[in-house]
Amino acid sequence: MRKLLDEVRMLLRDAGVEEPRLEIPRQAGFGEVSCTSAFDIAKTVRKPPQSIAEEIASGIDLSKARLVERVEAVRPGYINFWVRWVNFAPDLLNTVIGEGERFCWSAVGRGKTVLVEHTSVNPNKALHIGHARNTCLGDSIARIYRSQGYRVVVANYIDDSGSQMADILLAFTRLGYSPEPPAGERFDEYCGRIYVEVNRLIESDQALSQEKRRITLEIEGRDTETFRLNRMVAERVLADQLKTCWRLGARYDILNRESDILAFNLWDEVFEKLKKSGAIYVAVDGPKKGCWLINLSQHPTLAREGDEVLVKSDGATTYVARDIAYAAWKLGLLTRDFRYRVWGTNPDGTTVLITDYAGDREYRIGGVDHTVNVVDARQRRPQEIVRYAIGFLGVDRSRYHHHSYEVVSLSARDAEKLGVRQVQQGFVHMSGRGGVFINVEQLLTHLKEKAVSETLKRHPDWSRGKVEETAEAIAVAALRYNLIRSDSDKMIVFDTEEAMDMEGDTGPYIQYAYARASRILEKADTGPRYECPASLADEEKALILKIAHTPLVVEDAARMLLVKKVVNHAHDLASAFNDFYEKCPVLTAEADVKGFRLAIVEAFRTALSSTANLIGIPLLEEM
RNA sequence: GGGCCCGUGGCCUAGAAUGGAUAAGGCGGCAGCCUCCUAAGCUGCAGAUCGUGGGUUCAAAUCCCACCGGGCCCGCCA
Repeated sequence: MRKLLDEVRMLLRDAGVEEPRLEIPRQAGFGEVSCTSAFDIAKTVRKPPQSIAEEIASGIDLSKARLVERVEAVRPGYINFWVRWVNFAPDLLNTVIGEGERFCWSAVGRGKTVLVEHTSVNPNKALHIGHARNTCLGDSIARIYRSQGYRVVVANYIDDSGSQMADILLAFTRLGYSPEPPAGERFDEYCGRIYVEVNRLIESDQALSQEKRRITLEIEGRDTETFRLNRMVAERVLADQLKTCWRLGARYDILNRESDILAFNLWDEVFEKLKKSGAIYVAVDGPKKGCWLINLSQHPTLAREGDEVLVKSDGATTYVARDIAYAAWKLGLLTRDFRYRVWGTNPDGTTVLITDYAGDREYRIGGVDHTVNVVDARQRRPQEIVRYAIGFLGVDRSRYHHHSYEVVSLSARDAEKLGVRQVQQGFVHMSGRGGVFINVEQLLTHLKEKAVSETLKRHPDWSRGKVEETAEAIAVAALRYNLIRSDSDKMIVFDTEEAMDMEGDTGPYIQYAYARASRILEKADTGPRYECPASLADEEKALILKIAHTPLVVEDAARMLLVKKVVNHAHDLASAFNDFYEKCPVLTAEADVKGFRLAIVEAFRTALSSTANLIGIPLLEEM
């Protein structure tokens, strides 16, 4: 496709257009590439765009063209180019199939490191679908960066020092809860349940509330029994959470604990630098007397909301302060570093490390070029403060990127099922503390059950193992697709019934197209041929073009960090393939047509699998 | 009160970062297509003043302004 665009540009330049503006027509019938430069030129030269377009078009010398067959000036002033399929199609199919899994890879990120932080769920509960949106988005971003040649470090921030941990500890130490969950309940789900129950108790019990505050303080002291118990609980919950994340297809390099940001004393160094920069000051009077605050008066939007406390009057750091220190560490501004120990192994065989004061491993990220924080939109303000603050440490703020996304809420129907009354609008916000959420594991199990029964309908002869394996992939595809297909800035109103859909604009639709293509290739008794038949069906052309656009879409998506673009393109590819499948029989076609169509099918599989890989949609040879 | 985000057929979503040619899918509804590579598919029909009003432009769903509706954020919490 790039070759085609280059050729069109070359033709236009030779015809006198300095900087041709090209676009790919949305609708068929306007050629394969279109130029809108006549509109630009019409602004300076006082002539109608149409006549300019006609002049340019007639000045184009097609004798030098290899991939372009025809040029035409059309209605308001477009210059449309039609492809010479005999040359274009074989070139393209050859390239795609030749590149194989490297199709859509790029080297733009070579030599650069980017740290992607995602998931970051408090280690006191199981993942709900809002967390899953974060994980699927973040994992896709990591995959996309990797495809562009970046070295990618995936981090998961473990906030193990908050008061939300105290609820669980309170249950174990004072309320008689067993540290072991009942048979059949996972530890993370068990803690999530305790979290809800304890919060209900605390609401009506002052003494318990006091007790909780005491435990919160005890967690901070590193040598206490409470501290050790807290670590144990957090690590056990984390182990379960990661199982869910792995199930979703995510992987991690490092698990960074908030308690270790304190232990390794990352803040002190940043504190000194901030003082020197003059960005922070100590309040000498007023309600915040004795606190260190960051001066936001020069910030374009935050200035009107007042300055932010970084160090409380008792000397303790706030959450934002620790986040600034952490960001400084990521960007290589500190001499101090974490130590790690081995936590476990990702499904892909790579090692996961966790911060540990007594750890024996080092993991030098060496100051990454770029850091991406996948954090929900409610944290825009604190994230912006962090970004603003690191600017005072001599860092280009663009290196710190908060990848914001809107929350997932529940449909009125789902909320009512969970016992929420008086649903006013069409949705209800989830709440871990309130027990209003949909658990990822349970949802996946539910999806898998449906996929099992659908698979059994189609393949009654399959072994149980094969059915299970297939159904698991379908369940994951359905969920991931659902959570990343739309814009990050839009709230998802989740509805279980809708999410169970496996037809239409869904993950399984993409898997199905892939499976169909795989079956054709499996049954073929001859190989692909690249010679283009004399005439091509519209469906063949449309599919070839979609395949051709793939690297351009991925490049765009990577540059703008828009995961949904890749998702939508995967759907477009699958849809174009299904049209082709319907109208263009492969195996029963004449020998030359058959060979060519086999090449199309093979190229389609390459294109679809590379896009699906970028968004973590597992594919199946059969389903 | 201030700031940020969203607003596209009954419902969900794409199309916005380069303004361009008949606004594209899905769900739901109706009507069809399996002696033919898996019907988790395909085709057709019905259904849209692209929140409203201005503005910029030869051209606006897309850019600018105002307003309306919805969400979020503004703690010595994390």
